[in-house]
Amino acid sequence: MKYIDKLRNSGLRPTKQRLQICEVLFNTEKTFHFTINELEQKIKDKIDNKISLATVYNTVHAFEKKGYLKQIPINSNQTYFDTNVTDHHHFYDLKNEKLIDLENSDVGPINIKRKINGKKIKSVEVLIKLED
Amino acid sequence: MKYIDKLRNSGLRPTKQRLQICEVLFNTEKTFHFTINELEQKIKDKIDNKISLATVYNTVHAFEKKGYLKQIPINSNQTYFDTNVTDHHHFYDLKNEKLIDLENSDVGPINIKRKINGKKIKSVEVLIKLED
DNA sequence: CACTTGTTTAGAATCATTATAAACAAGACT
DNA sequence: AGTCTTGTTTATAATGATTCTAAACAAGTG
Repeated sequence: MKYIDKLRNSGLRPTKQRLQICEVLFNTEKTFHFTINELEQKIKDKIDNKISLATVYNTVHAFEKKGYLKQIPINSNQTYFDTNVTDHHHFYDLKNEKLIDLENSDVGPINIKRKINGKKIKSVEVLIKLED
Repeated sequence: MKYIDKLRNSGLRPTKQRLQICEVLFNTEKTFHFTINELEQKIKDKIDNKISLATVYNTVHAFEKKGYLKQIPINSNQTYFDTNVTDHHHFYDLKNEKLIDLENSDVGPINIKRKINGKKIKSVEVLIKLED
């Protein structure tokens, strides 16, 4: 099926646990943000067997490495991930501590004029803080 | 003197520890980034008495609240702070886990096209991740 | 000096994350 | 099928940054 190939194509064995986590993460219309703990809760709600916390961490990191997830650079005590791996930006509502996705078209092109020797730009992300 | 007033004006008692931390943080020409552990090391190098780690945490958080420091939103196991509290952008070298300040002129104007009802933009900051 | 309140301190507690190492499962091969 | 190798899962322990605690201490006020 779709996730089996996805995993195999990136050198990850399609185990039962990984496929179930794929269902939770990717079998939705909308992308979303989550912490590991939120994901664990979602998994518990959706499936009846248990997936060890270590496996959730392993899988999320494996998926991040393969580009199926990405970390959101926010200062929080927990790490935030995003199932939207396209280049996109965020509003961060300081009052509610909530992240809001921006469409790429919501921000004009960003022109980086400075270069660092021997380094390539991997990503450009804008964080727009909002107040009342 | 200068720091005594600064502290008093924001409702913080000018204690010996806070004044010493002020010296380390603000008595320099250039602004800089640091983690709590790096700051602790710097304090150890500069002064002979010991400042408890808890005090360093307390002070940094108090200063952040008062706007003398700000947190830099990057994902790292340690929290990064910046003595440059003006709006500005960063390179983040993923390999060395080092932050590099950008001048405002290094990044072209950023056009935010979307609005959120009842919210104002407080800051717009770009994080550019670098790889080899 | 006495009093109040804010601050410092060492150490303990917390909590997210990572490491360990044994049990287990997938894929390949015969 | 069975065997082998390698990758994965798991519970648990370890790590490490940060926060909490509560007692000692210092600043400011009168």
